[in-house]
Amino acid sequence: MGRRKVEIKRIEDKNSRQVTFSKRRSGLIKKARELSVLCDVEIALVVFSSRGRLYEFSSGDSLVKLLGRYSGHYEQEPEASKYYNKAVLSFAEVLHIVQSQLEESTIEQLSLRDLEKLEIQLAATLSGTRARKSQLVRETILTRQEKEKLLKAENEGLEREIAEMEKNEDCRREMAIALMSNTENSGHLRQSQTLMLLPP
Amino acid sequence: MGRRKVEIKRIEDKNSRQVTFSKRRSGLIKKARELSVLCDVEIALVVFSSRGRLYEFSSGDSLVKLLGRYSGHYEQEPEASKYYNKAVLSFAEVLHIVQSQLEESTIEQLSLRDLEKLEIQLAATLSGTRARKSQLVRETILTRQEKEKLLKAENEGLEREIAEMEKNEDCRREMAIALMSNTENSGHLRQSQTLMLLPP
DNA sequence: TAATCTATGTATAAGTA
DNA sequence: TTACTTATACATAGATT
Repeated sequence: MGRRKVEIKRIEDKNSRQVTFSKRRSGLIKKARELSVLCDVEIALVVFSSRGRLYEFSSGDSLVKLLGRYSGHYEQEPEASKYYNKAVLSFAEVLHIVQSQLEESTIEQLSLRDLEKLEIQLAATLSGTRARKSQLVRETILTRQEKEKLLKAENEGLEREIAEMEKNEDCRREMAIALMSNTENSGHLRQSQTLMLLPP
Repeated sequence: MGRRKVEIKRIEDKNSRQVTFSKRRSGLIKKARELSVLCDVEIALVVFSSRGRLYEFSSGDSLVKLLGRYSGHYEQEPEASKYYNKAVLSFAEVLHIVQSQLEESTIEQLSLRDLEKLEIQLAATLSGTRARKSQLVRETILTRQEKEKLLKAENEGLEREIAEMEKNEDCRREMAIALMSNTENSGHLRQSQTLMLLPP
């Protein structure tokens, strides 16, 4: 698709590799966008350059925002945009689940909401761990005293998150119990019963 | 790029939308593969069809295997291939981190290994939660007794995972302590000291 | 449905600025 | 760099089986 045919193998010349990367990357993202619009499908495309830069295209912005709510602490970070990209990736992961949920019957959909929340919370925890790792890297240029303080805070945060997860586990167990007792009556969940998943 | 120019908007005719989806999807994946080879970059591409089917391309197979080791329980699942795709997505998430790590100095790289493990474990836990959710959906067609058995097993699994995470937290704390005491001596970590992160 | 064909529109490799 | 230009190669829309 140019003056001459190119063999598909690593371009050795650094300069033309960079030029080709730039051109083909934008072409790829354009085509991804076209496909998502023409065929009304969700697409997540991520390109990691060899320099570590990240380029991405992702349809379905509304769900990005949803996830953003659960990883709001990134907005406090100085390098917010860097973490935003990670959130988009998490979104891509979650998307498949959400998608399949939409295809379940309404009844099953409702009964799965709490599990979805747990899922998103887990994703947020995962992102949080990454954020702490980056922080740990930065720490290596700080004084020992500063390190002590930061690590202490990190450990406390981690403990809180684990406690949070345990709480979620409780929710899940209650949900399971609710599910069982619901099906005892009818064999199916009714919408009104969904509100009873958590005790008053 | 056909007999006539097409406007980039949702194709209303269901049939030609499906045909276009099939054609352009394979074209997009081909181009993603070409870009990753030509320019030696990592690419993750995921397409979710409106029917919930998932198509993906991802360079960097060796790391997929790495992640596979941490989410080995998927191999016990009957629909293993379905979950494999999810693992690939997790890989895409982890990839960015691994990539940035490769750009840190060797010293920092080594000190971050345990944190990376924690991260991957978290990703596996997240995937595990998803698997359980799918299972919960399938359960709704089973008898109450069968449900009871399955849920019990699930809860036990979840408990084990939380215990695992707490163990990881311990590792992390020890690592942090080791990091501090290492820097007390030299201000830098030495490779040989990395082996001391866990107690004998 | 799913392949194959083919006219045409697009992407892009080099060249140029 | 970064952006144009242009000749070609490639992708694909619609038609045909």
